[in-house]
Amino acid sequence: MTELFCGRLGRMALPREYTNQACSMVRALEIVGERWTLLIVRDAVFGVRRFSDFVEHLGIPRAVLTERLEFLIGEGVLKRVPGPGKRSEYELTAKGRGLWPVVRALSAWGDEHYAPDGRRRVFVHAGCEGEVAQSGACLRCGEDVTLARTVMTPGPGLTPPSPEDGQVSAILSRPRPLLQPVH
Amino acid sequence: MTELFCGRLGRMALPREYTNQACSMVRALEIVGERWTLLIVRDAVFGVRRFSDFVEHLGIPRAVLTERLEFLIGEGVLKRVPGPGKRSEYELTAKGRGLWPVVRALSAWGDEHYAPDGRRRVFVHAGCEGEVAQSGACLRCGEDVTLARTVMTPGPGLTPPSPEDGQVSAILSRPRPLLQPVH
DNA sequence: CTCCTTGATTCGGTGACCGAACTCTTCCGC
DNA sequence: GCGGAAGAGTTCGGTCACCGAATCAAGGAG
Repeated sequence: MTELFCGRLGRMALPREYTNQACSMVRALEIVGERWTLLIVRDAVFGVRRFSDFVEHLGIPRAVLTERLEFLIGEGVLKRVPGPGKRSEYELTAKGRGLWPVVRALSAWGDEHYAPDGRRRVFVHAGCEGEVAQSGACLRCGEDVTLARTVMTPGPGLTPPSPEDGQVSAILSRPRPLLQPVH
Repeated sequence: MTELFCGRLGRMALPREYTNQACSMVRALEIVGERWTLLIVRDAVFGVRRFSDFVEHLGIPRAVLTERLEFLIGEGVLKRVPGPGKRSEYELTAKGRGLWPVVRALSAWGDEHYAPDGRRRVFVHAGCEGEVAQSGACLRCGEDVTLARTVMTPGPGLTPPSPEDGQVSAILSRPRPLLQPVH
């Protein structure tokens, strides 16, 4: 719950109805602008795939999580894949992975203005070891780093999670490649 | 109202309370994650500065706009500046301008997945005339384009606003430098 | 002085969100 | 096979933010 207990976000509902035209940001916000949605996407990028892991890590009400997952699957952002047993797991589609720049930009802005002890997470180009800038380019080799080649590492401003924050928080406080399932 | 009538977004509330720690994206969403907030920032980037222009262009309830503006001023994202007469105008601070990558990333994602007739807006490097990529770099000269040197131009997918959409929509459907006041 | 515009504030109604309890299925150890 | 535990949701009452229309106050124009 660590990451989540941080803050209660608020509300945001669905559009359902809209008239003829739209600027593209409105369309994007209709999909990912609701409360929790971008946090779900972020967790999915970090490798969270199971219902209970989202609940544990985000502290999101289960009913809301159910609705968000269904909606994101319907919009083609997530894909339901069979897990162990008859369980479902949730995986980002290519469209969903396309939201990575949004997540990165928001995190960078938050780090810049709300991390007094320094950045909480630093993203690194796998292999090259260069740092990934907000623009998505590697500061060392200049290459545009794909999501799969990005490694998340804790920064100086990341408070170590306490045990009661749950197992997912603990796993995500250690360096790990993005998209790699936590389980 | 054009841009807005597009869709009803939904709800999103404030955090007010939060415990000790937070990942940076949660902190960022506590500021700009509520309904309307990012649209207000986007409009401010496009040069909207007056209360009534936000209302006209976004279709946001006035009470909600009042609350959002106060909140954003309190957070240092917007700054109240005296306008003509005793009117107030609202202007982005440096911190607020730092949200431009977020707005650009969201718009780009929306354009990519929800603009069947092509992108709705294209951003161009002033002077150089090169197109600004999602990463913020100019595709022609490679330079990282600042907000003030970016010109917004309508793309092929932008539906021309009808007269009843209001004056602000009309102004914003023509090429113009970002941050330049619409009035 | 009066009307109009601008910048809000007020208010009733609605609906999404919260969280705790509950259900149902599957997995695991013996 | 049986009991318990864990996973994946579902249900439900209460609260609170949002919606939209009406209203208010102050400055400017005529």
